[in-house]
Amino acid sequence: MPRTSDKRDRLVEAAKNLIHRQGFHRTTLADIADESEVPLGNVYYYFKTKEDICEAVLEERRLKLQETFDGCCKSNQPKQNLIELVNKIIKSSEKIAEHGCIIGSLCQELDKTKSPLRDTADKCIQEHIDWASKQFRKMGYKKTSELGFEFIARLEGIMLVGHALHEPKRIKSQLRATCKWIESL
Amino acid sequence: MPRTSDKRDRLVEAAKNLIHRQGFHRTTLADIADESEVPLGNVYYYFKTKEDICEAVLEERRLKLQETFDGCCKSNQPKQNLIELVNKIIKSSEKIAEHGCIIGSLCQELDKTKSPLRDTADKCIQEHIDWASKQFRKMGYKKTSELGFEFIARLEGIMLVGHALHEPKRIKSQLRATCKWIESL
DNA sequence: GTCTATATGTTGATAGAC
DNA sequence: GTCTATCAACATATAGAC
Repeated sequence: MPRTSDKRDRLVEAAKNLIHRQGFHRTTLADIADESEVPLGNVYYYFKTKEDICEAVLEERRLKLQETFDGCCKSNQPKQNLIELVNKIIKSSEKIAEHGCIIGSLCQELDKTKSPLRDTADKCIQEHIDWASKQFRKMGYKKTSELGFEFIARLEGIMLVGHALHEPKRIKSQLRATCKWIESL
Repeated sequence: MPRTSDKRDRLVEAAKNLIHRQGFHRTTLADIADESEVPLGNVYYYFKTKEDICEAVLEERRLKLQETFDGCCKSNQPKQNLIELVNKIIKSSEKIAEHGCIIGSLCQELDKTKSPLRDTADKCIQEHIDWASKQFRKMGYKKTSELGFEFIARLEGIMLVGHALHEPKRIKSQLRATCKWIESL
């Protein structure tokens, strides 16, 4: 059961996309095997259970998220960092309108589970808030965790409702309004 | 296949609760039959498919939502109406922290589906926005649909993140902040 | 109208040949 | 290490006795 390998990578990549499009429960191992072009029986050589695949997906999501945060921290201007993050989301508006927030939609699905996956997913949200709170702290604010929560909740809400209404344009305009809110702080 | 009956009511009531707690896909007909104390084979006398049960659940949710809106429209003070709605949500903070938003979490699950149920669920969100937009219009605002979207997105975001973090207190404080925002308009 | 028994299909997971 | 064949469990749905 190797940690890295071409097939393993392909399996995780396929699972990542399928879970985003269909959700975790609606995605079958057959789907993942099919999309990654790995024979179904072979999947179990790389992952003992379906949940293990989801955990690998979440792990990648967390890493990618961390990279995104780092990419939005180059300047020492916290306000600019927050705006840069929102701008990155704006660029994905179409995909979000179609499939929802990569993290948020998975969280909501896993939250209805007793699986330990739930905690891993929720950790992504918490790290997201922590990063935002840190920016607010740099801006000299108190009650930074409240502000961090407000910021992330605002983003998640826009993505959820924008997804439900299938309106990428509305997602964009609302995210731009969020930028203005940040600027006004 | 009667429209009303004691057993049918019990089935819908059970499905309503189970779907909120477990999600639609994780809830089996056996679960619903068990909780409503209706024999499994008998379920099909009342509903032809599992999706039909979900549709009945959504129908009830919409009716209940409409009642809530009407209950928040007694006064002719739109600002007060919006605040009253938020206060009603505040009262459910514990349940929301545990299982998420009744409408939002179901929407996000069904949105990943090609089922016609998706549209029914999304209609709930749209009606929610429409009601809010109407209040903003009464307040003399232009761009009311943008404001209505912002209001609902804010509520949904708070519920989603509050659910992920299992923090009823944070849900309450954020909803109170939302009230202050409304008051400041 | 009500319910038991069961068909039918799908899914996660395994055994074992190569 | 890889893959085919298949199992066991579970889910939706139906047939048919009462």
